[in-house]
Parts: sequence; structure tokens; C-alpha cells
Amino acid sequence: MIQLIRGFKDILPDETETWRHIEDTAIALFQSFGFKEIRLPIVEKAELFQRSIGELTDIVEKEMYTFAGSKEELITLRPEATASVVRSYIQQKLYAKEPIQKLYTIGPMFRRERPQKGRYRQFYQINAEVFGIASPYIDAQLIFMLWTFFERLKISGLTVQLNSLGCPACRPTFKAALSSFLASKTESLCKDCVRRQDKNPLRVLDCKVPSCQEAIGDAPSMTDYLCEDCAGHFNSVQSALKQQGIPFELTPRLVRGLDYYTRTAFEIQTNALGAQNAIAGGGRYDMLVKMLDGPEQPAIGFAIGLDRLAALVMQGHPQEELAPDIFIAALGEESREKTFEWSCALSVEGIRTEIDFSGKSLKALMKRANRINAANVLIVGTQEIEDSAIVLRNMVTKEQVTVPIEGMVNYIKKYLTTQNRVV
RNA sequence: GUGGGUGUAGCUCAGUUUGGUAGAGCCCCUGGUUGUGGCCCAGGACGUCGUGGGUUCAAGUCCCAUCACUCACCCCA
Repeated sequence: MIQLIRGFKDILPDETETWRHIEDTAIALFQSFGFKEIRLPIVEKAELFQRSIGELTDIVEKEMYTFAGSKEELITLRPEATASVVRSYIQQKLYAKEPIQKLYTIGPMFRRERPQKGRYRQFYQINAEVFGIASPYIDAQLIFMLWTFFERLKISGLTVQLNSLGCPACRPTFKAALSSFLASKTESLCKDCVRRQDKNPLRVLDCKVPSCQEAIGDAPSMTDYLCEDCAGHFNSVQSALKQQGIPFELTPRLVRGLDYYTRTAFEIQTNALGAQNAIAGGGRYDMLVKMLDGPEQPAIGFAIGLDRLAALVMQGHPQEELAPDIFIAALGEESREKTFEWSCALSVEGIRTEIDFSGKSLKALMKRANRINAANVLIVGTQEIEDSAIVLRNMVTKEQVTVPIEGMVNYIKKYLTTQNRVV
């Protein structure tokens, strides 16, 4: 038997309705906030991610699916979407027509990590990106939009974590202060943190080892080192969030894993999924467009983890079954020939219709109708054909009515309306 | 990449200690009811015991390897 690849998964029919419900909810909401869809390839030149995400990040160092696209060129299955959106914004010169662009995209990402609950090697994200707006209002508006999205999906137990990562003017000062602080604590840090100390000191703040948390208890905080502009921006984001009634926690230890973030960084966390608690995350990346050879344009965006979100939504209420409105039980070849035609006609009218061609006994057909939770069964045998009238059985009330074959489709449509079946 | 747990029927799991010809419940199929589902009763189908090797007269059981799933670390959505 050929099995799927480690870390990949099938999304089966008992989940897909939930997935589409989430996507439909997001699309409707995002459109109301002025977003338009962009669809992008899932492979790009490896260089795009190396330059945007950062050579020293875990993603680029060890998690990317990169292979030869041609003799000269390495290509990569995208590990995230922002880089591609930025690439397109620049390459297609979207800024020339209108610098302010609000874009969303939905699709799979690929990272070669060890799989675990809520983490797959192919996972799905909804991404939203805004180009050309520097105002802190847009930061707050994006978070408000996210919060509203989760409210519409009736997700509870969420928290908003907020931080500011500063900008090229102030972050270096902070990094230096942090480095010298960490140097004084080397003995009390775990071995991972000792390694991070040089490579990426900000990451030490994020360590979950208790002894490390203790050691960095009075470590310098980025927010104390923000330059005047960054501090002003951060304050404005916070007051705008308060204005909209969004609860948030300041989390100085919130560090994003990608190098391109500046200023506002945020994460939406759940308490219901174990270790993989981030279901959305994002932030501002004002330097990235320029870094990738585009014009100087501020930008901000976020990603929602669909796999984790779908798991949360289904924890609340398992997906509703798409049960048939009508199940046709035809007895004998002559009946099958007629009902085949009726079945098509009913389906065309938007009635969920299932017909069984197997030629089994009526008892067996009724069993199947019951199993697939059909609301009604249409029983058609030689007697009914002869009488030009068929039997319609309501599977819940067990009521049976005789329906003339003439005008049957309209009769059934009306009948279903009385059952509150939307046709 | 590192560590723990688990792989036996479509599903949930016994059986492994102490080697001796694979089990239960659910599901599925047929009949009891000539053309009426769920409940009940009777009967039936379904397994290379994750895979490959080894030890043995004999391996689901012991040994080695390997794969997968799962949880956690790392990191992130």
C-alpha cells in the first residue's frame, strides 16, 4: 500500500465543510475591510525566501523544501506567503497603480519540521497583507479584523499578545544591551540559549525553560529601548485597540521567527491545542519591500493557521452532515430506468438526491437510506409505475404519502419546504 | 535533528509477563418480515498481528533493524 508522505495529511469529507466555512467567513469579512484576493504560485526561487525570511532563521537553515528547478536555479516550496506577496507587489508594480494594496491569499505552505499535534509539513494559511499604510491605525484595524473573525467563528479562550520590535534606529541598541546582559548570565542559561546568545539573542527571551525564564527575569525589554517614533507608534496601536475594546497583553518576550519584522508584532494564542498554541501571528515589515528591490513602502500582515483553526472549530461542534433530502429506492429494472431520470431532475432543482442502482432488496435500500440519514425516501416499484403514483416516506415521522408521477418534482420541492429543507 | 509512548479486523481494543494453529464489542452483509430503516434474534464476511530479517521443532509473543502514527523539545501558523 502506498501511504502519504510523513507530516502530510488528507482532509476528508467530514472536515471539508468546516474548512470551507472558515474560508467563506474570512473572505466575506476581509472583503468588508477592503481586501482583494491574490493567487500566487506555491514555488518560488529559493533566493526569495533566503533574502526575506533571513539566512539565520530556522526556516531557511533547515526547514525548506528546496530542489533544483534547472541546472542553475534552486526553487523552494514556499514556507510562508508574505515573501511571495511582496515579490508580486514589486514585480507586477501594483504600487504604481495604487500604492495602498490590501491583499489576502489562501493556500498551503511547506516546512520540513518534525510533525506533531497542530503542525504538519504541508499546512494551510490565510494571509492578509496591507501595503502602503504607515499609520498605527492599520495595525490596530488588522488585529480588530482578526479578533472579529474569531468571534464570528465562535472561538473562545483566545488571547492577543502584543509587542514592538523596534526599527533599525533602535533595535541595534537594544540588541547590544541584551547581549551584554546575557553574557553575564551564561552559566544559568540552557544549552540552546547559550547557542542563541550569539546567533539570535532575541530568541532567548522566548525560551520556555524555567531556569532561563528566571535568569532573564530582569533582562532589558525592547519596549524600554524604543526610539521616539517607534514608541509613539506602539502607544497609538494600543490606544486604538482599547478604543475598539480588544483585550490584549503586552508580551515583551514575543519575538517573531522571521527577520523582516519591525515595530508591531502580535500573535493570537489558544489554550485548547496543547503546545502549538499560536493560531494567528503577524506584524509590521516596513523594510521588506525595499529589501527586495521594491520602492520604500511600509507594510503589515498576518497569517492564520487553518489546520489549527479547523481543529478548534471542530472541538466546539463537529461538522454537520450533508444528508440527502431524497433517497430513491427503485425496485426492478423498469423502475430504475424511470427513477434515474427523476433523480437527475431533482438534483438539477437543487434537491440533494441519492439513488441506489444496486438492485438490492427494499429492506437493504431502506437500511442504507437510514444510514446516510436521508430525510425522505421515494419508493418506486412496478405497482407504482402502473398506478402512475409513487410513495414518499418521511423517515422521521414514518408518514407516507402517495404522489402522482405527473408534477412530482414540484410536489417534492413544496414538500421539502414544509420540512424546512432549504431548496 | 533529539527524547517518550503506540502499531493486532473498517473502528475501539484484549491477547505479549510464562512462545504451542488469532479474539471481543461496534460496523458491514444475509435471513427472521414476497415491497419498508432504527430495536431484537439467528447466521455470515473481514487479519500477510506495521514491514524485513534472526533465534526456535514452533513467534502476535523473544532479539535486531526499519517504517508509520503520536506527544514533547527546537521552532512556528
